[in-house]
Amino acid sequence: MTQDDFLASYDPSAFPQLAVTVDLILLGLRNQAPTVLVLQRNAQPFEGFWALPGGFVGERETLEAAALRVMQDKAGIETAHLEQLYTFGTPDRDPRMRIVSVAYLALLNEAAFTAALRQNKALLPARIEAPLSHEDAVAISVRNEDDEVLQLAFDHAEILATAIHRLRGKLDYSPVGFALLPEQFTLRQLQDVHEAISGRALNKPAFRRRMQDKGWISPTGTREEGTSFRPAELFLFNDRPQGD
Amino acid sequence: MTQDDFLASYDPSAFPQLAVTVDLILLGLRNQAPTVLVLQRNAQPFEGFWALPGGFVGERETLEAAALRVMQDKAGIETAHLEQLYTFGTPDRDPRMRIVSVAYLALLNEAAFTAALRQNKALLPARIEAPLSHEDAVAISVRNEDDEVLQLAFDHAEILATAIHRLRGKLDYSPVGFALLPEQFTLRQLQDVHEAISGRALNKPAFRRRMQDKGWISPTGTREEGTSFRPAELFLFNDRPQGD
DNA sequence: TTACTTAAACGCATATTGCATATATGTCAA
DNA sequence: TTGACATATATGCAATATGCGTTTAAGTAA
Repeated sequence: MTQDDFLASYDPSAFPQLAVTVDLILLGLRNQAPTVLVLQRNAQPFEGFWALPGGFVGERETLEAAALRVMQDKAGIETAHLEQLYTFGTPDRDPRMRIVSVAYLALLNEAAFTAALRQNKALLPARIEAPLSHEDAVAISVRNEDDEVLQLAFDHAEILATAIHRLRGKLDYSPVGFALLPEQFTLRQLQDVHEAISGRALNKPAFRRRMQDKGWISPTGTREEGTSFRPAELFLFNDRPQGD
Repeated sequence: MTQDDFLASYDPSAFPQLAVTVDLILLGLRNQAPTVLVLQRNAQPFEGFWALPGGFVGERETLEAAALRVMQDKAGIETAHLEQLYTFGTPDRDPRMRIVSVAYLALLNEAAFTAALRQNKALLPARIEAPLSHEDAVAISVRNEDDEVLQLAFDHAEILATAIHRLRGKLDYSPVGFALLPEQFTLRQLQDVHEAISGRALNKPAFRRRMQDKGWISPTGTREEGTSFRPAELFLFNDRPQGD
């Protein structure tokens, strides 16, 4: 904006009621199902409801640094694929005060996912039920291990729906799928990830060819272990694919 | 976030130095080149530099409403394709105070574009030079009609680069291209838009087939007028394609 | 050694894309 | 009225990508 506008509308006393936070979608896979880590609220508003972990953005902190800090403090996760998702700013999304929240999507591999559960017992893994149809599908729901629906606080259902939508959209033209896998993985594991996120079955030979043709993966020459049948070859993610 | 965290970190006196704004990328086409509308700053900081129009988010205003308001006030544009782009929050992006800015991408058709120029004489159309290579290309530059490079204020070059990157990514799987065209258009015009945004030439019959097969367009049965050669058929954008 | 299970390779029909060429349809000037 | 011209639109075909069933390979376990 121009300086004029700034001076015209700059009034420190107009700001105190507005805060900026980050909310985190900590996403991993559990039994081949997309799963988000949530916390139960123990006070009003939305007491008893489940919420995405979040926190205020520090005075001298970048948005991404705030997201990283929250991820480390609340889940003990040091590194993960972290990307800004969308910013939610409806005036009444939090009844206490005006809060603008920048949502970040964190993709956890199995190690990070279990580490988070071990470090913070309050975190609950919630299976995400995302119907194929509705494009912006707020028809999303999350369930605990007993298959009971969990009520999400604030606009967190909308945030989660946005996350799944984004992830589905990026799946076949960007290598986000690898963020949910360990460093070495089999093609079957990679396909499971894609099927879990997209919510539909994929053709095996075709999937395999696509991944190879995109140049995203390299064979390691080693095989998985501990199977009672023919073990599959392990692959590595190629760090230098086409961007994004 | 949880109520605990809220109470623990809630301190009104900690907020006054933070504000939330929206910045607008008003994007249209001029001589088949992607063009952004910018304003010249007449005060420090970045005096003489060029900036994207923006404004503070009102106390009881959604982010999108703020973007719409700025679009109407600063450019006299009532309707345009408006979508949230990304949120920029580096602490020092504005030297005066901490400002978190939610960038919105507004796609203008020719009517809206010229209306904006007529309504606000301070708005300058700046041609965008976006190299193909660099993915996140901050190697972007904008030039005035005399082909002189315009220095952009704040982090607005980065914002603009993000906008072009997003637009290129969405071009072939989402119908954003139509937002830059009048209601009725020829296939040649549509192809020009795609070529201008993507920055590369496209094959004509293949492009034509793709658009038809995607079900995005319908023939009107009428033809363009005023050409000195065979006029092309006019098409309409189908409002109910596959979403986003 | 053989049954069993899954991995990986193969073959082929179909759909998509790139590209060159041919045909159609308007304007305009002689 | 006619033919040159410029562009739109249609067609044909090779190359590539995709979907999918079938076959072969490679391990475990009885």
